[in-house]
Amino acid sequence: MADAGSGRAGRVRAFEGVLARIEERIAADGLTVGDRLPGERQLAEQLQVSRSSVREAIRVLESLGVVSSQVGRGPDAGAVLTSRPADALGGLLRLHLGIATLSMREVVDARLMIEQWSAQRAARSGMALDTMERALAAMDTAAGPEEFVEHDVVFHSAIVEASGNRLTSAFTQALRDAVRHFAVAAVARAGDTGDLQADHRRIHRAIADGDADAAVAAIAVHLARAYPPGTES
Amino acid sequence: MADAGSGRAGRVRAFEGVLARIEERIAADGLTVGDRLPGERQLAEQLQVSRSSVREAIRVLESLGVVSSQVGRGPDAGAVLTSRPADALGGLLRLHLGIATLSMREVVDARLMIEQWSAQRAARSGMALDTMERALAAMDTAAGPEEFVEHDVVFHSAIVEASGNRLTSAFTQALRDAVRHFAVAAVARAGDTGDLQADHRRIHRAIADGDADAAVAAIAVHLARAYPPGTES
DNA sequence: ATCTCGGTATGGTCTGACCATATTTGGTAC
DNA sequence: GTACCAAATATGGTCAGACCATACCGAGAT
Repeated sequence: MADAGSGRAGRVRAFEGVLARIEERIAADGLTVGDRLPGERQLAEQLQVSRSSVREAIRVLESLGVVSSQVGRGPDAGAVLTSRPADALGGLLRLHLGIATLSMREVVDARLMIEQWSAQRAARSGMALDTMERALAAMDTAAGPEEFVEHDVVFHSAIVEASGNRLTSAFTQALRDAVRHFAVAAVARAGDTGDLQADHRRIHRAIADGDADAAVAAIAVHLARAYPPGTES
Repeated sequence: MADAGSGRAGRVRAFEGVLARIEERIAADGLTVGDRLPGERQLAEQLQVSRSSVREAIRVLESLGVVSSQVGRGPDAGAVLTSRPADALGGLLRLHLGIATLSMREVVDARLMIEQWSAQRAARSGMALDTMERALAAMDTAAGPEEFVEHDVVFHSAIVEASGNRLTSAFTQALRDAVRHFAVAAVARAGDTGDLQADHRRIHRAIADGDADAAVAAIAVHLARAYPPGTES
């Protein structure tokens, strides 16, 4: 894509041309979520490439979370523009963790950055408090590590979503997806979730009080406890 | 991918199965950057699917920045594991900006978060100062907006890279890619880059002095100037 | 030792076929 | 007229097989 218009020597593969054309069309026609792309056969004819190349391009768009394919017939069938950046980010992070180009520490560090930033804002806006309270109660009565972590994600996500920034929200969700396995294992290993819940209540209290500094500090303590240094693969 | 192992009713497409198997193999064999995947024909036979399905899976991996395909023959040919998260993130952000599910403000906000975070750390470590100085000098003598922005990216990237977190670095690079067009346009419109350079020097001074608070404030001022509210599409 | 040229493995592309799914359409029974 | 059921159809999903361009590999000639 970045090569499409530049003067690089590299030959542009057919599916890359298709990608560029689709992106152009999205911009030119102002397509947005819910709009449909032409069918694969039709696109192939329009762009003078094979259906295979069109399919590869659509597969890329799907993997980046901007298109969703539906089989069958009717208004909802075909390639529809969607917006699932978190799914795409999640897969991306998971794969890069898998080939060891990203370390656990970097991922947790990024989480710390986003959550502290969001908590500062949440402390000023006072939003998300009731969602946090519900998640706290649900964690108290959670049956096992999986269920605990599920509500834990809701708790932390609420803080980030209060900032109203879909990019950081998506990023957080992706980070949580990528480390969900470790989180469940850590909770199961610890057995007692009392410390974690105490952290959560401290965070909630700080945001409710509008004390941004205390919220930042509480989150640092919490993440250090949940992912102690040395927590790897 | 997320559906691969769950009990969802949705049928798993062939290429999704291929993706899952490749991911398993990466984890099981501990494959990392530089290692090669089997050829498309060989993979197709091993996994009992058509070559088209294998190709779609590899296309996805390529779009997520974990694989790079080389034609020809020899040790470097075929699908090689790589690590280009920034490229993948860049395309992802650009597309989502295109379909209007992310706003300019959210992107700039995220940049502000990362750069402030990084600057705090840089102020403590004192790294990246010489790279920043070289970029400052290069911006002074830049011929046009494009060249100015090029060195501007180097300047800001140096701050983030000083944190040593490849995830935030990749994210920053992706954000810069996504907004490069706007940045060039803004510089061209302003004409005079004196204010921007003054901001840059304030940021550099604060980091050199180890004054984290001043660095955070200087970055806030700079980004507010470079992307004033109302800067949209 | 070096050069040359054919062999070969690789990804890239195309064609054409068939399948599965889901809607649309039209006919039929009531 | 209404309700229901079956055929037509448009869509993505998959496959098989072919051919091309590329780039290394290696045998032979010099």
